[in-house]
Amino acid sequence: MNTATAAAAPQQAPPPAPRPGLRERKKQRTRDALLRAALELFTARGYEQTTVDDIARAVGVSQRTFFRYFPGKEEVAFAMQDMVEAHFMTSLRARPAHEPPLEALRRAVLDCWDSVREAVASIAPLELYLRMFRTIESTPVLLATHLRRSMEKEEHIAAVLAEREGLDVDADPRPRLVVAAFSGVLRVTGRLWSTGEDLTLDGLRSLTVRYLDQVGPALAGTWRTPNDPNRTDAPAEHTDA
Amino acid sequence: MNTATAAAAPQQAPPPAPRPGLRERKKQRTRDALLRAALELFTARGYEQTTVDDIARAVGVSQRTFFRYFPGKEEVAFAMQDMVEAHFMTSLRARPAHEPPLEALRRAVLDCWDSVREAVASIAPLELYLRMFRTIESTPVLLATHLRRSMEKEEHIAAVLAEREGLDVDADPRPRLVVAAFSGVLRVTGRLWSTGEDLTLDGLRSLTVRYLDQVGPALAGTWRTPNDPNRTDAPAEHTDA
DNA sequence: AGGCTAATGTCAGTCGCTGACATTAGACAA
DNA sequence: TTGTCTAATGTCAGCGACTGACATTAGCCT
Repeated sequence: MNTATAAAAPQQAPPPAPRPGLRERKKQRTRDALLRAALELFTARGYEQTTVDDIARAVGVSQRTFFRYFPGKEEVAFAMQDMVEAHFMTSLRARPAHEPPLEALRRAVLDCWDSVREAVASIAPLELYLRMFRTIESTPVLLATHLRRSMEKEEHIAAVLAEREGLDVDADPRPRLVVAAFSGVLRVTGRLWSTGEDLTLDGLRSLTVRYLDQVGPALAGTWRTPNDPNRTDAPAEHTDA
Repeated sequence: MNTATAAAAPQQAPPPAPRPGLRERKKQRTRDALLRAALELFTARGYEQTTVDDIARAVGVSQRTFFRYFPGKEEVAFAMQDMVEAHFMTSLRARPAHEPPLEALRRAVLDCWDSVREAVASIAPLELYLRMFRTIESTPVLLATHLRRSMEKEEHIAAVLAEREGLDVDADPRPRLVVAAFSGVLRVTGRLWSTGEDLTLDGLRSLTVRYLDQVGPALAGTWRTPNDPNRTDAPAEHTDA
């Protein structure tokens, strides 16, 4: 049955897919039910306050069955992140080769967020995804895992960038460095957004654009310029594709 | 007794410290013994393969007592990191005010590593610290926690930088952005170092210097310049204080 | 209809961690 | 020195995440 693979790469018909079969449909339903129940409970009552037994009971299934569908409690919490991240990698690979690395990264995230709603809709409404994101950011153990996952993803992104430019990731520091800086910005904006009051996707989007524009100036030798128009709360127009 | 505080800020005589007293000395000895035993076991046999009972048994104490000295198994693993990080913050605050932010950060880490041996020696030999660092990097759950801790530290660093420059951290993105980029570089070099074969402090040091020098070029629009002399394995001279 | 086997349930056990309560052993005064 | 007084420790029971072993149920296929 291979639950691990199913958790890592959600819903997709494997090679032998002539007909779902009653059995397969049932399995899929159980998985979806578990996932949805878990997200609902996590975002409502809190991750730590939710027991695996709670999730299983909400679906009418034994605890042991839960663990046959998901390798652990954490994995359910990141199921949607998995989808979005896969979606981002697709966006990145779709960027034209002539774009400079940092520019390609920037456009890839923005593109990705533009189509996140559809990407996620098969599992749950966008609102649940956003709520779960906040829950992750505010739950220490989830935040920790999230950061490690991001770090692992950075390796993949660096590899893609290196290939775009025809470089060897292990010989040239630059791929890993841009990615580190770039995802550092995303981390900062993600955190600010999740602790702020504007919890819309557009809010996150414009905040990210503004911060990306400031990376250069921030790394510049000195900060003596007053740098007026970068208040955190300002709406600010965003320029992109 | 307050074990949590003791774990966060190791060995220091609290205000009422006219004489250690036999009791206090014994407590300190137990704490040190637990810490050393834990680090030894973690680095030798692996974090997950080490049971809290193992640690307690190695010291001749009950499991319950272990948890009275440390809030959890993880905290022991990061006890030395705590010291080094505190040490770094001191180095950073000691940087002259005229240095540009990024420059101050750079010098602070290098200074910090120069005196790490003495800072850590009170607990364990430097070699154990380095081995524990590798263990952290190679143990998923520890790596995750390490990243979250780093992120929390970033907030402090950003606050210090903002104060140096007389800025408001919440109004100006730049403090958080430099810090994010900077610690991104440290993360990358730390990871490369821990998976490489040169496990000396100097190895980490020179690698870091080389990578820090590349952040600017990496963020630059295009990477078309061949950029020959940045092979990962090269020794390379380092220019600093 | 009946056999095959995947899916599920049940049970016991490990490990990290906590609260409650009993026991021991420094500290301090008489 | 002795006798409290209490901090430090040990013991025990229990929770929650997880796992292996084994029994049971229920789709599937002939």
